[in-house]
Amino acid sequence: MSLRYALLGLLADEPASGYDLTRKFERALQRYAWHAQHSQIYPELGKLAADGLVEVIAEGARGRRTYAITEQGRTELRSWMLNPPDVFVVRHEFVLRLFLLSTLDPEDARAVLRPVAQESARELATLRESLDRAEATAPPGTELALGRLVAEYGLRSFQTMHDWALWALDRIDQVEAAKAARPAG
Amino acid sequence: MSLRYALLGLLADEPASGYDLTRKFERALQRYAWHAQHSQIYPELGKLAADGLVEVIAEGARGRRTYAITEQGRTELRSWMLNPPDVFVVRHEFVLRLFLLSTLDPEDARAVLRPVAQESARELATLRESLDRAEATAPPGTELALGRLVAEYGLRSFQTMHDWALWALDRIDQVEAAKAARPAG
DNA sequence: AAATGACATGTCTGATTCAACATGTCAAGG
DNA sequence: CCTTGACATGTTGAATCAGACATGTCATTT
Repeated sequence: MSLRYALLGLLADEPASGYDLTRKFERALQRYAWHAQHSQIYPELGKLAADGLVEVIAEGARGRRTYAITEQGRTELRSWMLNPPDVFVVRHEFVLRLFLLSTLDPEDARAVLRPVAQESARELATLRESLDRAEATAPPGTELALGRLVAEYGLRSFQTMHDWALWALDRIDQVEAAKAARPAG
Repeated sequence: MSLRYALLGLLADEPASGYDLTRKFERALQRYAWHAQHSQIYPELGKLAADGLVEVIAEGARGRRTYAITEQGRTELRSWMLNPPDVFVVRHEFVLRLFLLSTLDPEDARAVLRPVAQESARELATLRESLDRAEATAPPGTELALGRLVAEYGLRSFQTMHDWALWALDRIDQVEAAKAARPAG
């Protein structure tokens, strides 16, 4: 069901084609919130249209079809946003690997953690840059879009991950050092 | 594929039955890393056994079958841990809802964020408590298990979420106040 | 002796999802 | 004119997954 709401959410912002939506998934949702391929997006758009939640508002070059959300679609989306399910579906390969870290020896654990520290730093820098750029563009005093809130969440999450990875690496070193100093244990 | 490694990872720690594994999923993995039901776990255990990555080491009361990881299973798990895929699959209904926050008006956004702030605080308290309990049990100077690292990651993640939700609520208030003070805008 | 509830393992149907296959358009460069 | 690459939309078959159904055990309480 979530894919359907992800699409409605993206279309609530502005009309878009299947291709546009696929790119939006790749740029924004894919890495943080919801993964989907175009082979899933096109059929779902069809179902959404059949259910009257979106409609085709233009057909352009190369068979391009632009979809817009309908009033009914907006109502449906809002109702989903305000009435969350009890239990959220979470599937996060990255975090799963963190959980399974305890199956490795210290050397292997370090080998897993080092790239985590590096990549989170890189991701963080990218996010920060695009946020700064957006803030520089908006005139001061301008009402901030709610989208800014999510960007901040992403920023903080990656900062947390980065700090944690460094802390974890340090921790492993400490434990090893303590063990070396007390070989009897 | 991830379910298979999640199961191998849990079995790497200690042998367990399908029922045990289902409960472990519910307690630990389900909310943070990987969601799976028993109707998926039982068949996957069968496949794992057929592939020689786990084996039945005991059959107990009520048809209970205890599985243990094999050497081959450990090798397979380690190789997956050390050779991560390029792109991680992420499906996170909760974060998806955050992304779609921008489709709501400020009043609705607040209604979504308030429970987030509350629940993250509750989750945080629970985690902190169980961590403190674990630390009190372990004699001082004891080598800390790598599992401690993940607990810390969970703790930090919920702290980040909580802080962010409060920040976001505050931000929305500020923007509204600014708008009220400047009704012409 | 019966009822209840936690324990325990499975199957089945339909929905979701993935990877691969398939087709074609249009613009720019050689 | 031909090639390349970005644009654009789909289908198909296999695998994965969810929710409901199904079955039975064992310990405790009534």
